Amino acid sequence: MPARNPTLEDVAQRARVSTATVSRFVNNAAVVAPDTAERIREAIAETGYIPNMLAGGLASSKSRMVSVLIPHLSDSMFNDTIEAMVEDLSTAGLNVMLGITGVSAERTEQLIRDALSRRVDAVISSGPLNAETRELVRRSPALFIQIWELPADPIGIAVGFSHAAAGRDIARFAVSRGYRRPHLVTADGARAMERRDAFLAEWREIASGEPSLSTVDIPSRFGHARRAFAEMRRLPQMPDVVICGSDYLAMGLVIEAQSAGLRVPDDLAVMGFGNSAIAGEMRPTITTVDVDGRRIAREAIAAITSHQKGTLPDQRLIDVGFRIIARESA
Amino acid sequence: MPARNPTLEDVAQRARVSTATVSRFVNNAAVVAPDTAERIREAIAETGYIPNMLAGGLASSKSRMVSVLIPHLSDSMFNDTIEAMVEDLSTAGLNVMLGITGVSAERTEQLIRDALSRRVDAVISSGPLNAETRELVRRSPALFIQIWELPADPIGIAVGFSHAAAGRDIARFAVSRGYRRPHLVTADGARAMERRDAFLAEWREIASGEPSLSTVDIPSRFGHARRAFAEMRRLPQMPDVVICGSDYLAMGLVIEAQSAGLRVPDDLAVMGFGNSAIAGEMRPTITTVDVDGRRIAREAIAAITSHQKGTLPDQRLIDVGFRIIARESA
DNA sequence: TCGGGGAATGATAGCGCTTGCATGTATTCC
DNA sequence: GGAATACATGCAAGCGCTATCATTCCCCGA
Repeated sequence: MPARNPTLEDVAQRARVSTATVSRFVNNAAVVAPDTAERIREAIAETGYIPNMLAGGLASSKSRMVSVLIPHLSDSMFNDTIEAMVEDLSTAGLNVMLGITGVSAERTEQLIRDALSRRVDAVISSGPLNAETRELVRRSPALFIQIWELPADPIGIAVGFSHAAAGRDIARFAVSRGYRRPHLVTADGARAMERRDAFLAEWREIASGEPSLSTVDIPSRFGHARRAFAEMRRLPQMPDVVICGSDYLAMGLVIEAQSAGLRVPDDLAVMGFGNSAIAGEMRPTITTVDVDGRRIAREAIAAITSHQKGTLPDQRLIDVGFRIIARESA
Repeated sequence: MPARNPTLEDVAQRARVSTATVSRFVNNAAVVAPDTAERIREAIAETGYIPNMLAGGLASSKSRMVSVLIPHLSDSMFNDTIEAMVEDLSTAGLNVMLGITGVSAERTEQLIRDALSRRVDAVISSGPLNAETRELVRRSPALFIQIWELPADPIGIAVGFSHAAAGRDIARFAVSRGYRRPHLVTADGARAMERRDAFLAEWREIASGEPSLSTVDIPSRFGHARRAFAEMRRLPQMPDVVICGSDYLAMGLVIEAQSAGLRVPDDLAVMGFGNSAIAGEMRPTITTVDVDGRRIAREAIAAITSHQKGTLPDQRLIDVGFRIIARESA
């Protein structure tokens, strides 16, 4: 065996067929005759051939790779979605190029450039894009998929839900539960703000008293709870429910409250967002808003698949909805 | 402008140089004359050229991509390491192909094949490999980096620490703190087992009484705490310290204990592992073992960089050590 | 018996880039 | 002042694959 990596050519010679046939076999075994297929299979095994997808991608101008861009990894409410996404993509024969954007527009642009320069089939992203980057993406043949939100005018398609509707429903829920003095702990990001604003608008509509607010850095996480709780304590009157931007934050608030001697939910109710696994496992279990991350992943992948076949997905906005899950904490 | 993507050729014509020079500029702007560089820069901006790394990778047989393989994403103690890894790699101009292996050897093999077929420069992995996959990797020119452990005979190089030493030190720490009846909650994985066995051996050496044990599924996480705690309660005598396989698990146990009316650490002490961000933010703060995830990331990347220059890293085993961080919970 | 049609395969021209070698031009040294 | 040296650039041969088109071979119906 030659020192270099075996190529299609090596396999072809060994199987006494042309490289074209081996290529066909590799990409769709069904199109070659059974006995030829068998010879090729053997030749591949004997040579230890591993396809070179750089060459394949160059020739076919499709890379079977998709770029997934997320703001953060740690304690993020995306984790479940991302895990599902990566697994499902992998199952669909697509490899994942992961990028962590943070809150930086430059980093995002760089990551998108990287993705495009690898000729990814699609970019799945969950953060905001600046004008220049939008243009970059629009020009490219890659399918752009925004997840976790439903912008009015998506670049490619969007799979998510209405954060405004979520904010509104949370307000209604809080009212229906009899809470009177909500406190919102909001992450400093566009989507969280949208939920907050919708909450406030609805609250003013159907209840009285102005909710109090805290803002925490993005990503909203466990550790921010301490400061938010301290802020609440300094309020003239203690809130009776705190609405958090994520389940991790909610968990943190439960812990802070308990450690200050408050009972949850009797003295202070807590709501989370995202229905991360921990929300159901905490004591008390945390009332939260469930978003079907696996469905988002599935829809995104379905869109990619149909895009590859040339048939554009029929809807550009896919609303997966959300669901308030009432548990013990509120 | 042509409808198709602009190529090196387009840029070259526009800048009145050869494609070779443009290529040089793109890869290392310093090697072309300043005024030529300027012309090329303009031409790139005007055409909106985006390099095709599939072609580049094919020609140069280096892809500037590395595969990162991890078992899980959610609540994982790897999260911080992975986040650091992805960010640092990205900064170093390397893109990340992410694979989630779960506990499946087939999936791992498939992901490694995928990685090799894209001719990644390196594979960073933190799980076990079966014999066939090891062979696959060994043959390939990609650098293989095992992280979070130090196997006796690494395939490529390994960056991690001795789990046996960690287990031993944890035992010593527990003894020094005066605990007498430890309970171990161990994840069902090789590394956790190694720590456990070393703990047991050391405990038998320097203390008396046999520690009690629970095993939880991999990955060890928050939700497993409930069952582990229930098991402890059924013990003839309640342990005075519980040693957990991860900080998430430890957090879960603190919550379970508190919700059962026990005080931590007075009635039950709790130790975690990994020093995830939450460990320091929990109430009580959690005593744990710190592993410098960022350093693991840095060392791995340094190894890749030097491997690319042809100089193999001088040590195949890089021990980043660990450190017990005594906080409130134990 | 012969032609038509389909299935399986082969030949080959790129895909867009990198890189060793050749060439040309400016700089340096004695 | 001429040779030696360094520097900037061009030329062109691939890198390993895919996809188009052409070819061969068989089977089948008229």
